[in-house]
Amino acid sequence: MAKQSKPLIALRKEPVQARSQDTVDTILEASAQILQKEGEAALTTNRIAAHAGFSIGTLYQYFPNREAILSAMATREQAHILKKLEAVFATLDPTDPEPTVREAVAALLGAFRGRHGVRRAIILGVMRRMPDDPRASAGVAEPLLTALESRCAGHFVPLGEAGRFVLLRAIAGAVRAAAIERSPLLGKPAFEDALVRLVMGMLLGGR
Amino acid sequence: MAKQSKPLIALRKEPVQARSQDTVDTILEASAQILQKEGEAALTTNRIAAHAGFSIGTLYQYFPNREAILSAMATREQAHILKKLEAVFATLDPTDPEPTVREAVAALLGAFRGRHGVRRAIILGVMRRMPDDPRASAGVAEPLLTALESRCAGHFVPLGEAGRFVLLRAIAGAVRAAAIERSPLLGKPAFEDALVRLVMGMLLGGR
DNA sequence: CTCAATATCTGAGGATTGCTCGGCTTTCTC
DNA sequence: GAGAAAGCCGAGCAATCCTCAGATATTGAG
Repeated sequence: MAKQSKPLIALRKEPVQARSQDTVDTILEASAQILQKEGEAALTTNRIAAHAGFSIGTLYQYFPNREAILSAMATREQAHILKKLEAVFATLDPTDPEPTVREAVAALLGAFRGRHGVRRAIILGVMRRMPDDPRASAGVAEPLLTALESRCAGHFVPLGEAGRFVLLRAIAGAVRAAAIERSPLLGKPAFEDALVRLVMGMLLGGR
Repeated sequence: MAKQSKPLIALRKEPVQARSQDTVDTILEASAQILQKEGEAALTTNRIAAHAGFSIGTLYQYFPNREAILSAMATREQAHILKKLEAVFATLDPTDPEPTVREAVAALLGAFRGRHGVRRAIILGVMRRMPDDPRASAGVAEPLLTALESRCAGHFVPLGEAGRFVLLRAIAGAVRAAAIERSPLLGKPAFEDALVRLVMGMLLGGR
C-alpha cells in the first residue's frame, strides 16, 4: 500500500539511460532556442515539449516544474563560468595579483556575450531561487576569493565575511545589470577597466 | 464607431477623483499585506481584489496587468529612497566626503529593513522590468553620483561612464542580494563598513 | 435640486497555462 | 526471450490572468 507516493516525486531526478540523458539535453536546448528567438513569454512548458519533440508528460518526468528548467540551465552556465575562473586563478602570481584579477574579469565578461535573451531569463531565474538554493547566489565563488586573499596575504587589507559577501555580490550585480539592461558597455574595454578598479579598490581597503 | 478602442486602454492611468486614488492605495496596500503574510505565490490578482474589497474589474481599471502592481510598489519605494539620499547629499562636505558616503549607505540600508517578504518581490519585479523601463535600474541615482564627483573634484580619480555604471549597480547588487538571500549581514555594522569600503575604494581609483 | 455626463465599480466567464495520472513502449538483465 | 525497469504519451483538470458589457456613484451646470 501507499506504493508510490514517494517514488513518483523522486523519479524526477537524474536520468539513468543514455536515451533519457539526451531527452533532458534536448529539452534544455529547445528552451534556450525558444527564449532566444521568441522571448520569455513564449516559454511555456507545452511549447518547450512540442519544440523538443516530446510529450508534455516526458518533460515533467525530469523537471518538477517550469522553474526547474531555468534552474537547470543556470546551474550548467554557472558551473561553466566557475571552471573558467578556477583555471584563471591557478595561474595567480602572488606578487602581482592585478593581471589575474583582470583576466578573471575578462573571463567572466566573456561568458556574458551572446544569447542575450537566454541569459536574461537565466539571471532572473537564478535570483528567484536565491533564498532557497545556496548555490544560486554569487557565494559559489567565495573559495576563489578566499584563496586569492590568503595567497596574497600582506598585499591587501583583509575583507572579512561582510567584505567578501559585498565584493562578490557587487561584481555579480554590476555584470548582471549590464546583461539585463542590455547595456552597450558590456562589450567595451572601459567596462572591464571599471570592474577591475572596483575589485582592486575594495581589496586595497578603500584608503 | 470604433468608439473606445483607445480610451479603454488609456483609462488604465491615473485616477482623477479622490475615491479612486484611495482605491489604488488600497490595492497596493492589500498586495503588500498578502506578500508579507502569505508569500509571492498567494499574490494572485483575484486575491488582491478580494482582500482589497474590490471587484477584479476595478483592479484592472488601473493596472494593465499583474506585473504593473509590483511595478507601482517598486516606483513608490524607489522614490522614497531617492528622496532620502538627496537629503543626505545636500549636507556633503567636499573636503571630507567619507562621512556623507557612510550616511548615504546607512540610509540605503535603513530602507531595506523590515517587510522582507514584500521587498524581495519588489526587487524581482524591478529587475524584470529593467530593459524596458529606464527608471527601474540603479541609474536613477546617477545624478547624485555625478554631483558627488564634481563637488569633490581633485579628491577622486574620475569614474567615467563605465565607472559610474559599475559603482551604482555594484551597490545595488550587494544590497539587493543581501535582501533576497535574507542574509543576517543586512543588520550588522560590518556590512555597512564593507559597502563604504567598496565605494571609497572605487572612488579613490583602486590604486 | 435635477439630471445628464462622467467616473468608478462589478463579476461571470473566455483563453491560457502548469501540471497530473493511468497506461503504453522501449531498453535492460538474466 | 521473458519479466522488470526505465522512459514516454497526451487528454484533461484546476488555477490564473484578464475582458467586457453594463450597473452604480459622483459631479457640476442650469
